[in-house]
Amino acid sequence: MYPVAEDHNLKMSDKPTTIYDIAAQLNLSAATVSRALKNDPKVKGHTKKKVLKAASEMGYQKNWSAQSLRTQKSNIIGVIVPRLNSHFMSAVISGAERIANKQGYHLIISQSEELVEKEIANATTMFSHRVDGLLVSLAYNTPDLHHFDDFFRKKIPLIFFDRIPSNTAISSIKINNTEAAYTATQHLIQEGCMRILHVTANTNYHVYLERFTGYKKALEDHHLPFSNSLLLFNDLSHDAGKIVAKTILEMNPLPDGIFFANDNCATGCMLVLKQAGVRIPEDIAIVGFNNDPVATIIEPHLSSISYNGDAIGQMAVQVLLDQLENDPNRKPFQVILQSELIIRASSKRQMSPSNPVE
Amino acid sequence: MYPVAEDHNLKMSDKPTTIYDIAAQLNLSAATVSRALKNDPKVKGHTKKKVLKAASEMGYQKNWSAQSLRTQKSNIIGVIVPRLNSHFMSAVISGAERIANKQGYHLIISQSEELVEKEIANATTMFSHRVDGLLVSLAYNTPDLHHFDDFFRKKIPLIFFDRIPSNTAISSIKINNTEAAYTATQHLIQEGCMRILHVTANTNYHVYLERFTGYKKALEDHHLPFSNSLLLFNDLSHDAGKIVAKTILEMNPLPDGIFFANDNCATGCMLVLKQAGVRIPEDIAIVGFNNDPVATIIEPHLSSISYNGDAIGQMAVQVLLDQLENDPNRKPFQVILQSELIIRASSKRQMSPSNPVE
DNA sequence: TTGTAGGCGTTATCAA
DNA sequence: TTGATAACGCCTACAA
Repeated sequence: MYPVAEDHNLKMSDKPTTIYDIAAQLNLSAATVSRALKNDPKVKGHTKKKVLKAASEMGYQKNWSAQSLRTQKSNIIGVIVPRLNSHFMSAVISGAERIANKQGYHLIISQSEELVEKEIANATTMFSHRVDGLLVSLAYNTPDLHHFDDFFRKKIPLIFFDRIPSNTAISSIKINNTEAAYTATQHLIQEGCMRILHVTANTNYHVYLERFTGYKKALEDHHLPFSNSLLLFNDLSHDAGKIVAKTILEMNPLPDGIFFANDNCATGCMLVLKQAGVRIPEDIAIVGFNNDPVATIIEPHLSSISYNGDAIGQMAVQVLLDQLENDPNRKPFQVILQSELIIRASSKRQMSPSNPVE
Repeated sequence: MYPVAEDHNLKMSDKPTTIYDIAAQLNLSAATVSRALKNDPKVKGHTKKKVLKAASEMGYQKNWSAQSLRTQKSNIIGVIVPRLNSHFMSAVISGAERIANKQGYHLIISQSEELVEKEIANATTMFSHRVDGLLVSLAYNTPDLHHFDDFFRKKIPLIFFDRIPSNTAISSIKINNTEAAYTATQHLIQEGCMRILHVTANTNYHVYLERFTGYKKALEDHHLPFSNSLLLFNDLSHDAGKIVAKTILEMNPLPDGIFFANDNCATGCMLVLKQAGVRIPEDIAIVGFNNDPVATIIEPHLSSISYNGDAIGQMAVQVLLDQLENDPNRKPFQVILQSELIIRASSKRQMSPSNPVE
């Protein structure tokens, strides 16, 4: 029950209750109240109970700014990402928030919108908010990491994920892009494809470079020729997929397999190819990347590389807090999460009753 | 250029620079430095320049906790949502963050995961972080708003969006669900549908109740009979859509139109209906809600109600900051954003050359 | 135009 | 086991 006014009308202002208010109420010192609230073993059990009771009755809530100022610790984890509105990023943040919250931390989130200047500004603000750690997925053309120097200098845990720098002296979490791309391409080869296109974005993006590398290696290992004419670049949007389809339809000979660096673009392309009478997977087998929800909407359903953004977010916060609380001098490390090729109808040419298409 | 050590080796610790450091460096008082940094007109232009220069050289960054403690203002806006991982929520947050950032504010984000207890805990933490304002989309079964009392009492701007309370004494932003549902249903009627199902979630959710209301009103206005047998309830997931399709296929007579309360469920259902030989839109015309990316992947493309999450997020922060900075005593208000019916092939029966299907 | 001084709420140190 | 006190970094009367 919330106490009525006459219970403790020493103080009727609308200002938040502080430990001093509680102390006054109980004829204790603020120091003792503070200790009781933190469950300090030096406080007598009886006192502790009294304080907790009064705190709850008086609606006490800790002032985080004061605590943060005093302890130099904010209980806030900063997150800087290029954009928030992708399926993947939402999942990462969702997972990260859940774990952080469970451990008493909160997330401050900002978007660089792929602009280095914004990323720099965000890093500065995060620092002046005294975040206890920082999770970063880099903007497209971030040239160096000087804007994170403050964090290195003060040994504030800093972990990159997904869009990571190519510097192994820095902690990062990512998926095995190269291997995943290799698996995807190999799968197409095993389905009988001989002339496999790769549609991707600018390979300045580390992730796309890696996917390309895996694709190329698979071709080599299976003695298929690679040439630049097999590579198509765009921004990997759905509409770009529609456009790239037209380019493909004009090829002679047609490719018999396509490995897309994301699902979004793959589905756009598939719609147009189908309209033009191309049979998928018989004429052209297709594999995407990301396993977005669209993969099981498009017909035929799209084979794709599946990785769990939520798990990446959880892992990122987990290792960050572990480093923060248990191992401040932890050396830089690389975590590589495994992904999985989900085979669906878009690439499965030999169907058997025991192996039905999803 | 970053100054080398000998330039100002008064201070070589790795602790962050404070206004006192700057003051000492320049033989000024901390007060003057503070004022200069805030661009106070009372500071002489020359002094101001000196301070700014020194601040930048010494790598000064404001300590937000200290500022927040002193001014009782955090420059942080809290956001509480049920889940972060929907297309809609990501868009809202993305829009909100952009506008907030532009005005020097940051977002702390937390998920209630549809649990009242977590929502309460989140609200408490937000309050003790002294957020300057709060944006909330309610959990499914939040029974009352007592956990926001602190905010009302301290007149901290509190704005609900999407999942809003049914109390008009409270500020909120939402879309015109009822009207949108009416439009969608009416469209189906105009396409010749006589027996229109409505697939929705538990109508305890305000948004779904409104959509149902609009649907029902459209039937009434067009003298079509309504009965409970036309209503199907599920969790609106993709898989639930597949299941509901089986229920529908067993109906006799079949419906000739379906209005889904989201696209996710609609697409799941469409896949199964098509497999069973139902022609869309000839046998059954379909309209969804949300205009998710999947709407233009499914074949035929799905007619849907489109509304802009990014815009809702922008608007929410805009009005919140406006209230905070310009009009603290603003009365509760309701903003209703317009949505739009996008007509695609899934519901368009009469095709004409001048009006091609998207 | 600048300086002095006190306080925002908490915690850590030292003393009792 | 508890209390007094100072300090975290900043802002703002008030004084100069």
